[in-house]
Amino acid sequence: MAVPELPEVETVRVGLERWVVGRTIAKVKVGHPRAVRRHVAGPKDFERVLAGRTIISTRRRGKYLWLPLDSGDAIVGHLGMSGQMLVQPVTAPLEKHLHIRFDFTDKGPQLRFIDQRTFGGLAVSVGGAELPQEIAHIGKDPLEESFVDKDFLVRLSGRRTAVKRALLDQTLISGVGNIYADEALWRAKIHGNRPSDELSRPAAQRLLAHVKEVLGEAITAGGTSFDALYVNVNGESGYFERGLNAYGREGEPCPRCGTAIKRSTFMNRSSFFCPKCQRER
DNA sequence: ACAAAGTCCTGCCAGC
DNA sequence: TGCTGGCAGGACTTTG
Repeated sequence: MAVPELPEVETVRVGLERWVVGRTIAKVKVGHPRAVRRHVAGPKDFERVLAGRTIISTRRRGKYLWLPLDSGDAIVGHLGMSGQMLVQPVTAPLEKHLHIRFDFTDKGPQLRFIDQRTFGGLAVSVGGAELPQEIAHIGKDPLEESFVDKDFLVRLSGRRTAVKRALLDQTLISGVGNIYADEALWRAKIHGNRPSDELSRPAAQRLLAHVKEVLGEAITAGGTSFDALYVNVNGESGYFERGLNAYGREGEPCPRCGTAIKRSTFMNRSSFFCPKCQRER
């Protein structure tokens, strides 16, 4: 599975909306303490405080999602690089990297948190049903109604850092990761190394529009692959096979101009770009 | 051994 | 002086 960014997390949220909202948690089992390391009171407290609680809805901001509870608290989670939320029959075999299991009072399918690389995790946010304070430092994501384009553009133009770094700064704009950052930059014909404060206003506006566009398309693609009722809540977006123009395509022709896509290491991760369409200066 | 790449943390610096 | 925010780099993690 690909690293989950906003579209994949949204797909997971939709799945959870379908499968766990309205259900009451009977029992929680934490198998790996690292999966609840953000829950400061510890694994046992995590298990105890959730027993008997009813999940009343699903929410998301950027790559974070949270499940408001009837208590006014919320289960807040991040999938990290490899986290999955699976809805599985009670009888299903235990997954290799299964770290948290939720049983419900209706004895229906379990909710399972699986995470190979353990960058993800869950926690209970006290009073966090509306907006967990644990994620209050995260900026709005560009698909939220309350996201204000102008605020983002003003803050972006005040940064001296590389524009790709700015896109990945979750306090500036949330939900964009390495893959969709590269895709949006390719679409906007902007090199990720360009200093944020040197982008013209029209260029910055174009970039933001492409960020929204690529995220929206990926959500649509994910939604279609998710229709079957039995499908697990696993964040497969279906977007990766078809839609990527730059990311992961080193040496392949740019779909726009035919020039070979280049790869460079930047911020300890790979960046893919067209050296002709996306000029550094 | 390297690459993958989320978030968080630390240390440094500038400005008020 | 102390607070804040920007900034860059490193830590953490597992698997093939």
